[in-house]
Amino acid sequence: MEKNNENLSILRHSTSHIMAQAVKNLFPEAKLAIGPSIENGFYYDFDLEGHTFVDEDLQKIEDEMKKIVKQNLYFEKYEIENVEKQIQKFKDEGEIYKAELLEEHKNDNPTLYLTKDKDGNVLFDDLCSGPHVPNTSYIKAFKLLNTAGAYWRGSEKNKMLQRIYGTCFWNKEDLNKYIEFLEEAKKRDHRKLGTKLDLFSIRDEIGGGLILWHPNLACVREEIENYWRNEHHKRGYVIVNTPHIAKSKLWDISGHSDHYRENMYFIHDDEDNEFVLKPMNCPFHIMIYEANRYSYRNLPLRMAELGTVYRKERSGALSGLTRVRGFTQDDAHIFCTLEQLVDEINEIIDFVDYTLKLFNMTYEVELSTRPDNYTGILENWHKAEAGLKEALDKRGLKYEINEGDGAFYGPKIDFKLKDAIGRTWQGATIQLDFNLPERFNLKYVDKDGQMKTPVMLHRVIFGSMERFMGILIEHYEGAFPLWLAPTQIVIVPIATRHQEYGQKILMKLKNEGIRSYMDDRSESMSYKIREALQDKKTPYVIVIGDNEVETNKISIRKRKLGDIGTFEVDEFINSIKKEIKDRV
RNA sequence: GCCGGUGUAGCUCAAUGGCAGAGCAACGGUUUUGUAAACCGUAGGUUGUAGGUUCAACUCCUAUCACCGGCUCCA
Repeated sequence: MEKNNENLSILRHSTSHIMAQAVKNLFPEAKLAIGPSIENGFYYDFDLEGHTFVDEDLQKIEDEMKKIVKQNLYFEKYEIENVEKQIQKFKDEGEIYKAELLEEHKNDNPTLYLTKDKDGNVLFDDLCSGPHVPNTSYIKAFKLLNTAGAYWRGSEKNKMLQRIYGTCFWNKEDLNKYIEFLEEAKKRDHRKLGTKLDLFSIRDEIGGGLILWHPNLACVREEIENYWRNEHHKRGYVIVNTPHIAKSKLWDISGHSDHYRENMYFIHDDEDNEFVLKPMNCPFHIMIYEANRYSYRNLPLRMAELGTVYRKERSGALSGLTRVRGFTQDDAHIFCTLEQLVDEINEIIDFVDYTLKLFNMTYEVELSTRPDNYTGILENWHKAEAGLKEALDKRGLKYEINEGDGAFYGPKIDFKLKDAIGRTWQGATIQLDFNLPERFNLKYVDKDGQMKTPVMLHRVIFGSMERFMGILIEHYEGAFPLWLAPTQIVIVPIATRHQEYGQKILMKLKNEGIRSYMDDRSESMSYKIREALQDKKTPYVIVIGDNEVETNKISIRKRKLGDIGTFEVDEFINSIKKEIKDRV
């Protein structure tokens, strides 16, 4: 078998079998569930009463696996001839999960994979469609990583099993590289950098998932919001503001009271009125639409808002900035005719692509289509899905289709971003909505004088400011490019006598709106440079001493590049201004 | 919400039933520096919270909250 990337998942799957065998050797009462390969490794789920796997167990299991591998066993496919007999055998052995799986796949020509020694003795068998590596000599570089709880068949109604995650590579070198990558990724974690760079905090006294934006991160956000506003104006949007709460009646009309109730926060006043802290901005934008009469000439109407919403997420779901309870969506709703749909979708895709490229971010696209419980007219769904596909194809974007994974109110395109350790998060999304315009009875006057219902698009570019910022921090490892950097330049005077000149430079920078300060503490120059560049990740440091004061120049040190020489003050400021303007 | 882990100074971490400690940061002083950590000193704590066991609890037990890794959820 060739040791390439395609076969790597086969290797990992085989390794999960060896792990299961090892677990059965050490814990014979463990029941096997499933054990597939996954993106960066594999896992196997076990049902084991009376014992919880701990880290020491992982070491023991790993050692047992090594013993098994050394026996030089081979994998052999076995066609199940008598399925009923095999199901009974699983049941007799207590392997109820395997019995359940086989029951389901009884008509799919089910197979077992046997792990045999050279004398042909079967040491382990597992219900499995394969394929596998020929023998255990391929399994050389593996490591068990961690344990976790996981529901049988992924349903929280079922029993929670114990999952062991591991990974395997063709050789030790690749394995070590991967482990190193995991270590490095931990350093990029936005939660660690959030503390280190004084970006944000979350307090018990306030509550989980509620973010305090410290000045540094608020500064980054301000720059991004400025970009966002400008770009919206350029692209023909109107920007609005709406309240944070609304009477529950609004959410009854929108249907959120039914569909989204468990995620909503309710507020009651003294006069027995019930309000809801908004989990969405859409109904408010619809209300603004309703304030006027629109004709086909006015459409599309593109309405945007940086709208802060609150959603009651389950406690276990929260995570740093990427999954929170209060967040600001860079939300927009586009009201248009069915004919305008493809152009509008195209324009949004362009907006997303343009914006993410600005940050050098890569993304994956997913198209989710009509679910079983859809609302609206089937013909419109077909048109809409075709429209979304057309728009994606037109741009030549690669995308995956998730059949039936759309919202009940319309199909959608999602843009997925990856964090430091490769977890994907939903960023931008474009969602069609056939439902809300109907529920709120929205109308426009068409060419023929008839009242018609517009189509509505929900879309976000960043997703939420919080999540995007979390991913952005990891993307840049906290070293923001100049235009975003909270502090752009630190001036380091070598001795006290250079502070006067430093002050002059500082005033010039400040006049140009460059975020900067002079470090006039009684510390060594090296210390200040180290702190500015390494600890605070400042893009530029200006060093001034006798030479600079004498020649009326400044010495520049650039993050990562080091000392880049001396410059005329104006020359440097101009190049900095250009760099900021170009957002590089 | 579920399974498991963790919670000690602003930050990173020690202290396994017997006097809560270190480094960094902060503050005071000395030093006036030529490109990624100068030196001396000072202060900083209800060990997440609430109970319990014990002569004695950061340490053991119970509850609870938060965070971390997953699962589920994210119309």
